[in-house]
Amino acid sequence: MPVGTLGSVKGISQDVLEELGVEILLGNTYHLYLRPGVETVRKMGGLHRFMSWNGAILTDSGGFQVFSLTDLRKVTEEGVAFRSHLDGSAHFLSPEKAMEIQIGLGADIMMAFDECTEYPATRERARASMELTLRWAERCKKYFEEHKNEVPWSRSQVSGVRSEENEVLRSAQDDTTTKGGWDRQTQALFGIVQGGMDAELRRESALRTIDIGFPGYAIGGLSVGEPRELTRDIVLSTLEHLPSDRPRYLMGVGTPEEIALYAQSGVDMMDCVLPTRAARHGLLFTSEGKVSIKQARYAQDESALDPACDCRVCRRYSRAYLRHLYAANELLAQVLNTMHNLHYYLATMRTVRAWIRGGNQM
RNA sequence: GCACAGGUGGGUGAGUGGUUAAAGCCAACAGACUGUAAAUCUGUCCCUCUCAGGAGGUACGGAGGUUCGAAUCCUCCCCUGUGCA
Repeated sequence: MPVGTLGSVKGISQDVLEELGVEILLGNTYHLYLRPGVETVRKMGGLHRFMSWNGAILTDSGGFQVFSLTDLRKVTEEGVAFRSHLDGSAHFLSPEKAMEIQIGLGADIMMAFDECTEYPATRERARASMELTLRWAERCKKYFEEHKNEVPWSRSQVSGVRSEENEVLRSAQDDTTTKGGWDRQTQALFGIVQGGMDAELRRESALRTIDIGFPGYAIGGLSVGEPRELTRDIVLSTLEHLPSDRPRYLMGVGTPEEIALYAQSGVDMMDCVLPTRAARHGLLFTSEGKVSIKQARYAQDESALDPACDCRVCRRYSRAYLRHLYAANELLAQVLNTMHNLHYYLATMRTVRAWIRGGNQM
């Protein structure tokens, strides 16, 4: 899932995303709540219509901002008091509020409001944080159950571009009978597993989140500065405790190598700002490894960015030109770089899917 | 020709006797980036030596001078801009 925090994947338009084969985007509760505000989005017919996106949308709950805006917030049992990073104004996000906003935005998948535990954290701190996330998860589900018919759009208005490749989402969508199943006319609420870097806490968090019952489960609290091997260990051990017949969503990961590994390991969904942010910063992912296009060595390099890539950028432009665009601070650099990186990520996922469909598994 | 103003490191531009190898910005070069406060951030950026801490050498138009000490003060010269002839 490319990340489109503010209702836009930076540097790239919706029609190009569709052309790239993007089926689902991530948006953000906190940011869209601050600007343009839920009421505006609701009045515009929900986030899909507002941003003219025919695919699916998952909204993050604002839980990550609890982690990243550390200087601007205060966490209590009730919720999180924020100061807006835009104008310093005071706001309060609670599980109920996060649900209300996400219902208003009308995303296909909404995330429970969690606390993304910082790293490093003591076991006690990780447990307390996990317990808070569990209590919040119950509140989220309760609020959602009571208000889930308030979504501002009906699914039939959205002409899906979902392809048959999106089997996991589809199966979840059709699953309306089991515990935590979602009505296809409404939205799905996913729970989030926390537990820091402790395998035992992760297990407990997973089991208790499953007890609450959701149509999909996310592994949160990773990619927060810990060593990558630790991320891998925690992901793999947590995965074992999550039902394989529900989407398993690993939040905030990762590099092309990582997403391939995790997908092969059983992760069904991932989101990451890396492809888009790195693109804007001149870091491009290719079949030959990372290419920092700003480097002087590419100044007169006529070759394609990635000879093995069939994206519009690689078919048409030279490394020399891409470097020049970057050095000259041309907007087109960001557009083209983003296009390539997203294409590369999506191509990576297509390869993994084919591999899995071929009967492989880890 | 006269009168003002000014000549600083790749560029721009601070600095008007010591704490200045010389601010800041730009350029250049390298690095970082993983549920987006990110078209962002960090480092290097006169030369030589050192693994590092650091050591040495050059340097503020030129040449002299004053001073313990000068990019900073004085003299002459060169150059640039503006105004007046």
